[in-house]
Amino acid sequence: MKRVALRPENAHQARLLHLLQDGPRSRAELGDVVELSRSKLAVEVGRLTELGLIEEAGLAASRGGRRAAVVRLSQRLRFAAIDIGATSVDVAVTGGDLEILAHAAEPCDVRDGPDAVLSVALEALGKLRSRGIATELHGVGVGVPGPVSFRDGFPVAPPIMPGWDRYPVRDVLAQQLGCPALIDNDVNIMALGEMHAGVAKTVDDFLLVKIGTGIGCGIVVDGEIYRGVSGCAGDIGHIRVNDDGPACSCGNTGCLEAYFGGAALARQAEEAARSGASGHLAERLAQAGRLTAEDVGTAAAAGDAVAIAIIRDGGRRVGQVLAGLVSFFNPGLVVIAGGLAGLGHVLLAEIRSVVYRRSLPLATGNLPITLAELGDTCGVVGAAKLISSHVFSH
Amino acid sequence: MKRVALRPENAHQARLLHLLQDGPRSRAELGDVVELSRSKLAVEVGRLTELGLIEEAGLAASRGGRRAAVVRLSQRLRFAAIDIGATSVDVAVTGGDLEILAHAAEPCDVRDGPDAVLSVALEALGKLRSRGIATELHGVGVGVPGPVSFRDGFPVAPPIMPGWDRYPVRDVLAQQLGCPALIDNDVNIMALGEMHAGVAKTVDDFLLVKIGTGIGCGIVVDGEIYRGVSGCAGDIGHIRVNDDGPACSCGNTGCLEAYFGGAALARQAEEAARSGASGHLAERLAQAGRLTAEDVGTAAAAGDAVAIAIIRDGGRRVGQVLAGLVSFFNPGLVVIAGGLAGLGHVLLAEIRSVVYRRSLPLATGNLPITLAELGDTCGVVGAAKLISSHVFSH
DNA sequence: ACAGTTTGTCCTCTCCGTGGAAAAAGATTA
DNA sequence: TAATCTTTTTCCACGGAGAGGACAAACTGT
Repeated sequence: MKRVALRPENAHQARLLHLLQDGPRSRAELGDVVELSRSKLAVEVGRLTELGLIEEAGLAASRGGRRAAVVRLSQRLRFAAIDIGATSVDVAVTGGDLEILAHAAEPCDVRDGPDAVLSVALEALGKLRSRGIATELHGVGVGVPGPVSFRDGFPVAPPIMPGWDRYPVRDVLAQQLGCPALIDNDVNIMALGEMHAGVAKTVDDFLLVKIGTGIGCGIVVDGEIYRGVSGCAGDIGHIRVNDDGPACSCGNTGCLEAYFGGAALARQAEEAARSGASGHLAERLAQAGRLTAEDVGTAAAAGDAVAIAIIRDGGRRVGQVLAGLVSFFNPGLVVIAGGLAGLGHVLLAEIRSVVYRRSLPLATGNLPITLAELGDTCGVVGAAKLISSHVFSH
Repeated sequence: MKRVALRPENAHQARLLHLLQDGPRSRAELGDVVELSRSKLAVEVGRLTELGLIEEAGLAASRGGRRAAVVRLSQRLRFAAIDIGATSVDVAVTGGDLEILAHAAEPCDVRDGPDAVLSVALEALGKLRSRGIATELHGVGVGVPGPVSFRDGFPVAPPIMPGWDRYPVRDVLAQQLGCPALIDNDVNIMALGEMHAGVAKTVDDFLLVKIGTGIGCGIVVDGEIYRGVSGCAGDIGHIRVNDDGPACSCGNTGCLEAYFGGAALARQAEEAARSGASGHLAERLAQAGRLTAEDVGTAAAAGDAVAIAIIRDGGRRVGQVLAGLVSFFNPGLVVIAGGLAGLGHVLLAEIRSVVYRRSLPLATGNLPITLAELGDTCGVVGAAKLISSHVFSH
């Protein structure tokens, strides 16, 4: 069996691969889209076939003449995606078009360190592959919940990932799996996911705000992830909301995360439960011994007024920060993502209300603020997109 | 006299022109920098000479062999730059290398509307040109103090420019002067200026914050101005600093401009003068009948404690907003520019202190915050850069 | 069966760039 | 002053790549 070559040879081939990622096409259709002569196109398609990156896929229906020969990405192409969260690892295997072929989520604490977490991920990936789905991998994309030096391929001073600082995740995985690897921040990964298959398909400049254990923001400029000079752009969790706000783990006071991070929500919920303000939460506290952000979500979904008020208050804080960022960045779309997606509508309404009121009218004039479309799979799709873009480029 | 053609014919020529903008070079030197064969390079240089865009400039000193023939941008190339401020218009004529050949500043109220202001600018420009400096113009760049739709070439809903909304500045000037024209926001223009000849020469991602009548921010991503989807990116004057702050002209409360804009400074100064807190300011008020932001500046420069306190307080507010933006954008440099440049050190110290304390350590680790290097000429150099980049591109 | 359409392949012609060779112009040394 | 070495520039021939036309293949509809 011929080994699939790693890379296209030139920019034309890269362009063709990206086009074919959106589905099979006939040579004639490709010729309509790409500004290449028929002969040149035939040559490049031939080369890509020779490289094993694309293959024939039968004949299309006739449009009144000779039936077109359809080409598609090689069905043997396989990308792996690893989305490392605070308390779990999502692993997936996709084909060349990033369609998910297999998916698994393993509970796993990121604080156990890179060795433990990566071996859980590799084992899960091994199980998926052993189903005969992927004999060979052509790339692996990784997302981690903290700042990353994209250039160097490792996390840098990640607050919730002790032991990961400068651990060469990219190179270790590339060596272990014998294929190209890339690592990026989890919000950037999600932004890529929504750009490839979600709400951001047609937008070039947008923000994706993820609200979870921490609060982060993916920045897309001209269709590309913007990472900043140190790779920590979008780290908005510690932007000041108020001087006289609660103390934050970062040492300052009044940070956004001190109002609406996972820990802050849990604290507010426990207070509400103890003071007797919320029956739902008190009951849950009695059951579980302690409360988490998720409990606030379920209570709110069940209609608990206090939980809804907590979320609404948090949404207002996020909205305040976001209003400033919208004025500054003037995006074409804002996507809200993260664990609280289920009760998104309360949150969304509050965020919208603040942003539309406090941002520059010119910036909000035609600014949709929506929830993420992709659910659990957003991260892994984005991770696959990250590495596929790299492999499919020259 | 042969007319200088408008544009290079291909990307190679554009590249050569941009290289020559930094000074004359011999063909051999160009060959070392550009990845072109000697023959190809000779052809392109020949074409550019034929087009009248470049010309021979004698022989370089020998380096042990035949003396190299130096080429430079045509000495007949002329760009015009118009920097429209709130109360004055700066006009300049530059050569192809953006060196300023003539410069004039005319007092002029932007509120008089586009017809009045543009005729002042055109008249001033005419005077400069009549000195025999510029028989022919190859482009004109314009900066205005308000949001601009760069694509359409006109201001959009500019708050301090009544009558300018959607007035087709670009097309009117292009027609009047018979050359290509471009219009952009004044902060973007200044960012271009500092990038071409100031502190930002070696930085690809940075912010330029201008503090003047309004407060605005130029955003540079990967060496290019980022304008946002509506062209109003960087409009940070109305970002919320505090909920219970002073009322702002925009209708909200606690905006940055309500603390530290031109009007806010004047108001605080008059209060200080009336209450007798500041002798300097009271004296000035008695003289002039009213106070402006500039008076605060001169008082502070003279050592007036109240004025310094006002500036320090404003610097803190700017720092608070900037701290958030630094965490979000993770720039490689922050440049502070604007009318208060003279007393920059107090302001700068305050801004630095807040940003370094409140932003993400990873983002501030290697982040210089400096004053703009270019003074009065920053705007016009940037405007010239804007149009020259356009004319020199394909 | 034949005309019209669409698709794919082949072939030739032209253009462009590479790289070598030679020429030009000057420095250095005998 | 002549000869040799360096550096720069021009000239030229060869090779490769792409554009576009011609033709063949495959299919529809009359």
